[in-house]
Formats: sequence, structure tokens, C-alpha cells
Amino acid sequence: MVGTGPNTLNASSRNLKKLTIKDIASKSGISRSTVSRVLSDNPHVNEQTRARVRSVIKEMNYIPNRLAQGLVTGKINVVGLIVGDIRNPYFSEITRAVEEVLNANGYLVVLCDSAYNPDKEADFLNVSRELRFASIIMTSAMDNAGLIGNLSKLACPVVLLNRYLQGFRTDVVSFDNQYGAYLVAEHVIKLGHRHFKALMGPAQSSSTIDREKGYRKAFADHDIPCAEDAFVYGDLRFETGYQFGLGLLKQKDRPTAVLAGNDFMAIGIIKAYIDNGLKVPDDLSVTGFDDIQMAGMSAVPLTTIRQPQVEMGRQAAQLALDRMRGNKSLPRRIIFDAELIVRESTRSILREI
Amino acid sequence: MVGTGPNTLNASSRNLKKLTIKDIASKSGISRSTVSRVLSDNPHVNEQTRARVRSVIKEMNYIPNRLAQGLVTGKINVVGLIVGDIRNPYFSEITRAVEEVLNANGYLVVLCDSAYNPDKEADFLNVSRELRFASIIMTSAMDNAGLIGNLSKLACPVVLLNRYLQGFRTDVVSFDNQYGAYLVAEHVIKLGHRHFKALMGPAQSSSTIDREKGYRKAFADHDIPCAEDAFVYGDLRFETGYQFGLGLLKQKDRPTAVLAGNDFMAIGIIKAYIDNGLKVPDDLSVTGFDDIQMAGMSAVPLTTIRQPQVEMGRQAAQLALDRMRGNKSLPRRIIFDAELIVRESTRSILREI
DNA sequence: CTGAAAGCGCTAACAC
DNA sequence: GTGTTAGCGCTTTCAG
Repeated sequence: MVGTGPNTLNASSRNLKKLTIKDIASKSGISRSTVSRVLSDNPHVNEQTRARVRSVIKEMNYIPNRLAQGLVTGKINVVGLIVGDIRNPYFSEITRAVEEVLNANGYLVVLCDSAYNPDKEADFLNVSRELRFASIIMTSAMDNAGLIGNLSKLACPVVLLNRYLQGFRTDVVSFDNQYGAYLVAEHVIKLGHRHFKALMGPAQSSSTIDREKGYRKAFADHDIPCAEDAFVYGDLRFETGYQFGLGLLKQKDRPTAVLAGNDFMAIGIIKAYIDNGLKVPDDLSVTGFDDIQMAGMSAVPLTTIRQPQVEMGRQAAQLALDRMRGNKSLPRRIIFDAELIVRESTRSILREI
Repeated sequence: MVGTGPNTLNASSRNLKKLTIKDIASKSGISRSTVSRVLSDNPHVNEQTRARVRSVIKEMNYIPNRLAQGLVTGKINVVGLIVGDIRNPYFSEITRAVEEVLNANGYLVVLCDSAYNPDKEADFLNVSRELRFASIIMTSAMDNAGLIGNLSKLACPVVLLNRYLQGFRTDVVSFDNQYGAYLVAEHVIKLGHRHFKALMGPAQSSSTIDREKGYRKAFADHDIPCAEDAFVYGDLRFETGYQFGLGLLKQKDRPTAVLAGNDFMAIGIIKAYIDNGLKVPDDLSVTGFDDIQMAGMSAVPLTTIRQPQVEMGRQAAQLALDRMRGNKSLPRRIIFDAELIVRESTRSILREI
């Protein structure tokens, strides 16, 4: 390796002249188009020529300029992934899965951690247009009027993960949120609970809406009335669950069960109870949603609904890949099933009654 | 809004002719250079002209092509962030912080979840050259020969987060890993533990190396011999901790304390014990490292070392910003202090002896 | 303050 | 198989 002075920061301070396809061409005694052809694995190149060009490229340490490529082809091998909160294991698990599949196929993924903020989503969508992204995968689509307008302007395929948007037809990987919600609610009902609260996710999110439907259906099917204020909306953060739990403790007439919008908030609620000397499920039954890894390892292992995050992420990536490769079929929808996982955060109160 | 047919997938199927700076120029009755000037907020533009151009841009819904911009300027407002495992809260917390700062300053961040794989790191570094990234932030630099070579080829600033690389001088945000390790080890020693194991992170990682130094120094200072096989290396995953815990259970002569390389593995170890009917800290004292949010809310709240992840992420982003804006000073190093957090996963065994 | 012209590095017809 | 020739959409001197 060529030595660099001890005070050298890095290449930027040396004068590494930037090589272009032209340098490779002349050094190889060949034209630029042929170099371009070997770069893009075009089959119409003599094998000898190809080998020679390759070796020159390696020898000179040439790095093609993808911006130039992108400018002429009008596309770049980059896909945008929008998540609501990367610190939420549900999303980071999906992110890992999406990246794995896409990287393996030569695409780079740009993450947008929207913080559930529609403005940030919109900004990102804008940038993705400026940068000519090849595709967008959204897991955090708040159903607001602006979004659909922005998505419609996109010139690239969009796949929605566990979200759908009224009035925007596109590929979707989804999860049977309504049935999942029905399952937990029914579980809690069968345990004898009648006085409950539901700490939901963001009200505009389609998954929240579906889950609420599932809960309501379960209660209706069992002839259990829902209190006016039974449904509360939160932002899916641990802290939010904790505060909610604290709020519950201040009430005189506490519910016997809480259905949380995700495992994170459920764990927060439990933590609030424990910190104040109460017990779960003795003093409160709590259910989660998603079955993140942590669900089984928290202070009180959670009863929750399993959602196959990795598989869903992979499928979403696969749908995007398929579109980027040119598939023009009608929008597709892949739906994953819900599964109830009963652990230790819920208990029957039937004998007490 | 202009309606689109019911079967329209999205804009890609309509013929939204792509607007260029030229369209804006002619529509505004002005030259392309002037449009370019307003795009880049160049002050040498008549305010009236600027306003007119702006309104035309908005009206026509023009989106500048950043690839073209990047091609001519040789840079693009994108920075690459490499983390070891995005599912690890330590990294996702940092990711959120880095993104926040960078986005607020007009930069996009491209995430690389390296899975602690040097090859993936190398690939990503390559792509970042092809795409002319403005900067790279690495939190997962395994100290292998190839890495330094690859980093040296980069034409953009690099900031290392909680890592340093022998022989590569660059900006660094770091943490006093050695002192932190010393603190936990000393805590455990004072509790009377003599038979211990340390489940470290990856052996080539600089933070692992520093922590091992800290542990060894603490033991040496207290005249406690280290068993040959006291130090074991892992990949910082929950599952790895769990398996390690299971392994411990199979031994006849179990340690009384385990120092884990991060909170995730510590929680895994605890879980293995609990699942097998044992108790923490009664049957084993366990310490973590990092103090992720979960550390306080796991089955047994963890004794651990606090590392200010958010602040460290912000600082790293700030250093990168500063370089991208042209600062050419000598490499800087920001070091954060370690703090011992004592919770419930450790206990004294002095009376028993 | 504005315009003309010359590329940035690459791809993609089109010839040969 | 390979070379020639136009650009892709934008910025940037350099004049005016």
C-alpha cells in the first residue's frame, strides 16, 4: 500500500485525481462505450476485452460515478424506507429484513425515521423524488389528505407495509389487524374482564382503525358495552404506556384490563404498576400487540398478538424488487395471519365476581 | 387536484412529463442559470426575479434533479451511517439522533446495518464512493486491515463513533469504555464476587478491547486473579446471552457473577436463568453495559454502565456537519464519561463466605 | 444582476 | 463487437 503522511486526514487531503470511464478506456486502448458495457455486464462484449477492462479497472482502482449513471438512466438503485420510530423493535426488525433482501439485490436503502410526523414523511417523499429513488416502502403512512397527493406524484413504485390508504391503489403487505384485535379482546373477555381500556396507536393510522374495529366487534359479539372513553390514542412509545399506567393509578375506579396498541406501551403500563407496588396480572391484566422479542423477556411476559415482522419485511422488499424489475400487473396484497400468544400478563377474574 | 383513473397505479403510469430547469426558465422568461441561482439561494438575484421563479416552480410542481446537481458539484447531500445491528436499541437510539441532526441540516442519511460483517461494511463504503456521499459515520468499525485501506480511499470526512482505528486519524466521538468497565468490575468485586465470567462483544472491536483492559485493571488492582477462560467473546445479541446463560447452567462450578458486554446479552443471561427456575441476583449477579431504555424495565432491572447514546449520536452528526462545511482542522476527539447505574441484578455475597 | 457556453461522467442509439 | 455521437439536467466560469 502507498504510505500516507502521519498527519494525513484521509484521501480528501491527498490529490487522488478522480478517474473516469475515459481513463479506463484509454488505458485499455478501447472506447468509453465498451467500458460502459463491461460495467453494466452487457453481454455484447468480447470476453478478452471484458477481462482486460476489468483488470484495468481493478488496477487503477476506478470507482464508477453512480450519479452520472443515474442522470442518464433516470433512476438510481436506491429505495426509501419510511418507518414510524426506528427505536421501536417492531420497526427495526422490519428494517433489518428489508435491508437484507434489498442489499442482496444490489439496492441501497435510505431510512426515514418519520417520528410519526406527516411533515417529515412529506419531506422525505420530496427528497426521494429529487434523488430519483427506484422505489418507496412505507410502514408509517398516516392517512392524511396530503400523503396521497404526494404519493401520487411519485414516479416510482410504492409498497405499503401494514398500512393501507383509502384511494391509493398500490402493492400492500398487510396483517390481519382486525382479527388479531378480535383475538386478544376475546381472550380478555373470556377471562371475565368487563371494565377495560384500550390504549391504541395513532388515531389516523389504518392499523389502529382496524384494531379498534376488531375490539368493538369482539365486545359486541359478547354483548359487552364499551364505555365512551374506553378508547385512548397514543404514540406507541414505552413512555406513553408508562404515563398511561400512572394515570390509571390515580383513578378511583380502575379498569381490570388494558388492551395496548403495541408491546412497548404494554410494558410501560406494567412498569408503572410495578413501580407503584402493584402487580400484573393480579391488579391489572395487560395485553400487547406485535410480539416483539422483548415481549417474552420483560418483567411480566406479555400476552400479545404475534406479527411476523421479518417475513413481512422480506415480502415488502420482494414486491418492490418485482416492480423495479418491470412488473406492471395490478396492485397486489399479501395478508399475514394473526396469532394469539398467551403468556403471563393476563389472568382470569371470574372467581372473584 | 387532477383526477386519475381508478386503475391508475400512480404517476409512473401517467405521462407526467419530467420538468427540467429549462422549462422553468422559459416559463419564467429567464435563463437557466438564473433559475439555478434561485434554486441554490444565490444572493446575486433580483428579488422580483427570484419571487417570480419561485412561484413558477411551485405552480409547475417542479422537482430539481439532485443527481444532476451532484454530478456537476461532485457531491451529494447524503451521509452514510454504519451500525452493527439496528435491532439493538443502543444503535437505533444513535441512529435516531444522527438522523435528527442531519435531516435538520438538509442531509439525508443512508443506513447500513452491517450485521457486524466487515464485508458488508466494505461493500457499503464502496457504494458510498460511487454515490459521492458527503460523509460517513461509523459505529461498527471492526479493526481489520482492509477497513483502514477502504477508509483511506474515501474522499469524504469520516467520523468514528465509540470506535477508534489504530493508524487512521479522523474525528472521533468516544466513550470511556475502559473506565466504565473498571467501574462495573469494581462494583462486582466489592460485592464479594471472585468467580466470574465476562461475556464480551466482538474481539476485534476497539470498545471490547478497552473494556477488557478496564476489567483486567480492576481485578489486578484488587489482587484478584483472572481465570484463563474468564473472557468469552460474543456478538452482543440477546440470543447469544441466552445461550451463554444456558451454557453456564450446564457447568458444575458456576461463576457467581457475569459481566456482560451489553445490556442485551445481560438480559439474555438473566432470562436463561429464570427460565430454568433460578434467580437473579440470588443465583448469579449480572451486569450490563450501555444502559439502554430496556435495562430498567427488564425482568430484573440491570446494574449497568450508562452511555449517553443520544448525545453521542448528536455530537457525531455535528462533527460530520462541521467537516462537510469545510473545517479542515486536525482530527478531534470528544470523549464521554462513564457512569455506574446500580439496580437489582447484582448483590453482595459477602455474608455467605 | 443576468445570459451564453462549456462541461460533470456516463449511457444509448446508431453505424460500421 | 466496438466506436461515434448525442445528450441526461444541472452548475459555473466568464462576459456583459
